[in-house]
Amino acid sequence: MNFTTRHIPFFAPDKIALSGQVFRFRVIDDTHTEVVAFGRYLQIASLGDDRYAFSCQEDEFDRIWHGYFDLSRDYEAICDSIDPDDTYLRDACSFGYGIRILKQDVWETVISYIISQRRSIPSIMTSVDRISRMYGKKIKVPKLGDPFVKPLFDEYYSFPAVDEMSSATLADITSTGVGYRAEYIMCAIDDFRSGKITEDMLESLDNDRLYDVLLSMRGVGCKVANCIMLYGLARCGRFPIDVWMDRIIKAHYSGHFDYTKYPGTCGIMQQFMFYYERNR
DNA sequence: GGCCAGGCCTCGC
DNA sequence: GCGAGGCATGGC
Repeated sequence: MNFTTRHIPFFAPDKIALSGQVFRFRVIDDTHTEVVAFGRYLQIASLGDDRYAFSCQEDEFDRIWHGYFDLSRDYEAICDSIDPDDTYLRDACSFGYGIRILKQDVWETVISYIISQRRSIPSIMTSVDRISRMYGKKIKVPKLGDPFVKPLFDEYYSFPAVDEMSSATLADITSTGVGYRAEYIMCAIDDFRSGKITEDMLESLDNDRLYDVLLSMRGVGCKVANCIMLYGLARCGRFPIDVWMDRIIKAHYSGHFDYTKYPGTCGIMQQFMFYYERNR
């Protein structure tokens, strides 16, 4: 069996799985997590002392997963940059020690966050899995011996590419339990299939223009657009405000959090706050 | 069985 | 420009 080991400071896969930014990343047990992304299954085993084993070969790790886990970014330095007087954010950061912002597939992020509006995280995960099962390809799970464990499920499916979803009907999409958002998903498929919007275009646009393009999509408002930018396009200077963040800002910042203090990293701060409020 | 969910769209002002 | 109401389904 081939696997890859790395020493990675500031890396807590279990917290990432529970951070609400990703819907196909699950905790298996105290020292194992698994994720499906980019048409692959990856299991992570924690070996202690910041050492981790990944169920993939070295070149795949460097090519796919290094960027996905945002391993080139210095999160310690980001935590150190927090205003010393902001005790809530400092506490949130130490509580969320090891959470990184994943750079997820753009299309998957678009659809996932369109689904996410006004739904609980478990139910978002269910719909994303149903869509994958319906339109994605079956994934070959690598043979897993020590230090890995048995995967949670028997079968895994990739999240479908735009092409794979292009034959979808409104009734199909509705059958995945997404409710009234099915119409938004159909529009998104059309936007991408027609070439009106492409992943390359989104990657190349500056923040302001990217935001406008995303807002032009049906079913995408300011919160979802910011989530797509943060989690799908690594625009870590975006600051999505949902009902949880709204609560936090009211309770701890008297209704106003000045995220411009952290240009380029406030999205990461947001993730710490969100995770802290939901999990402490 | 009832309540709420990582909001957005439409309408009325 | 802004606030209120309505919204399909799933999970607890």
